[in-house]
Amino acid sequence: MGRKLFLGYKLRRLREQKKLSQAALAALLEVSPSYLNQIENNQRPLTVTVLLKIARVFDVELPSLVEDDESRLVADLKEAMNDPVFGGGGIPLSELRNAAGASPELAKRVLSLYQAYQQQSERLHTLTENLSSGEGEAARQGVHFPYEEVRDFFYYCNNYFGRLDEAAEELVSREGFRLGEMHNELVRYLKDRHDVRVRIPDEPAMRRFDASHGTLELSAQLSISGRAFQLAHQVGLLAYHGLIDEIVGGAKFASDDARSICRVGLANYFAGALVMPYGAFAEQARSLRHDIEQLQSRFGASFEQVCHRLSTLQRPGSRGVPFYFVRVDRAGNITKRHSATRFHFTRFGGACPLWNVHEAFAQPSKILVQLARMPDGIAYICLARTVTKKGGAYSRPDRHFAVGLGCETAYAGELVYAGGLDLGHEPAAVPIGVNCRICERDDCRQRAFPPIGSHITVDENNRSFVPYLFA
DNA sequence: ATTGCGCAGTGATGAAAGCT
DNA sequence: AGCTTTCATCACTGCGCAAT
Repeated sequence: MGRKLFLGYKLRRLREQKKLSQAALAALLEVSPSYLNQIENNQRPLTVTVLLKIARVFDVELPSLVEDDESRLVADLKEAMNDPVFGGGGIPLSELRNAAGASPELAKRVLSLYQAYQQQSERLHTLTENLSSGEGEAARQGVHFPYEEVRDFFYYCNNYFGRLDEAAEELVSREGFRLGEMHNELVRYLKDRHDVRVRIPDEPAMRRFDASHGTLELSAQLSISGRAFQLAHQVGLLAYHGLIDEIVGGAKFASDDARSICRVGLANYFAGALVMPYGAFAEQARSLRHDIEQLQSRFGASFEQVCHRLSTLQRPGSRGVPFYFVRVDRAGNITKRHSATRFHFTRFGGACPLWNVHEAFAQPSKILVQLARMPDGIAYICLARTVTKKGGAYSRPDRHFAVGLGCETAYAGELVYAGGLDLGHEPAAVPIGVNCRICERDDCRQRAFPPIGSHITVDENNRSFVPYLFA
């Protein structure tokens, strides 16, 4: 019980803050310099008498001296040690505490080693992905593909571009746009302010802008929300190209391809920000408890747009719930992804077949709710639903996607979808090493499809609970 | 039950070596 | 020269254990 206190590093920081030498502080504390030195190097524990003297000399509260730092270290260690790479099975908390207390420096180094490992494997996965995508030569030379590069940039920005959000909000209030009526508002705005007329020819092109004639053609197949989004996109390009170029310029892309892909991405971001302005949207999302369908009707946006927007609410100071967002096609390919969470998307292959984004195709248009626990031990509440892109002709069949949205169960209380889920009673832990073909745990290497249901547990509400999805 | 002894662990120190 | 680190050492305490 009587854990020994090793606060050497903390003491050293305190001392250096006060610009005292060891000798000087030793005199103040009435101990020998060598003893103090050993304490600072964690070769000697802090005794109560010395601790009291320190508290007196530095005029700090005892609790603040003893706590804080170490508990964070312990928490980080715990998280890291849960990674299967460490051989599975957590280390008892008491042992972690001992380790962090006795040799915080070692603990920190283990953590930074782990961090480096994560980065490396991330890079390796990217590389593997590139190699298998048939453009091996470039990848082998370490050349990033434009799309990858842009995606990394968005990831690096946490998928949040405050300046675009602010610009969009400012435009909405300046023009007095009525939310939920953005289609009509933007048609009017484009005509009044930019002398651009909107036409709807029956052509496959989603959006075509002709600057010389001042016309914007939109596909007849687009829904109203889709049109509003394309209009907003065009507004971004017309009215805020300077701002967009500035952001693109700041990203230091290697190629023009990457720059133009990024420009499109930013214009899309702006479109989302214009149709669903940050402040109003975040507020509504909270008060409607993230009811996607209600948000859709308030803002006249599609299911996918709302989900995507929800994953971008990371404004410092007024962050929303951190969501991941994915879109997959029927073959299981991830066609869009973003994560404001610690959620790790698999980099290669399909995702775990047990994930409800795949199940969604079997129950079109129905919102599926699932609790899933990742190999890192974090549990997520996962929503999934199919969305359809109209083709509008026999030669252009509809395309179906499944959209997935989710967050850690810690936030589940803020979601209507958690109703009925007894989060306090998650189904008991499921054995490690289920034979998922994706997770690649040591005892789970078989690539065959797992017998669906064999390692799935179901809670009282008949909602499936998937133990491990993918690494 | 008490006493004495050896021993290991702990808190602390001083001398000397190592750094800048 | 002053500060920091290492190392050997010491006093003290508590514990196990055998002798009394």
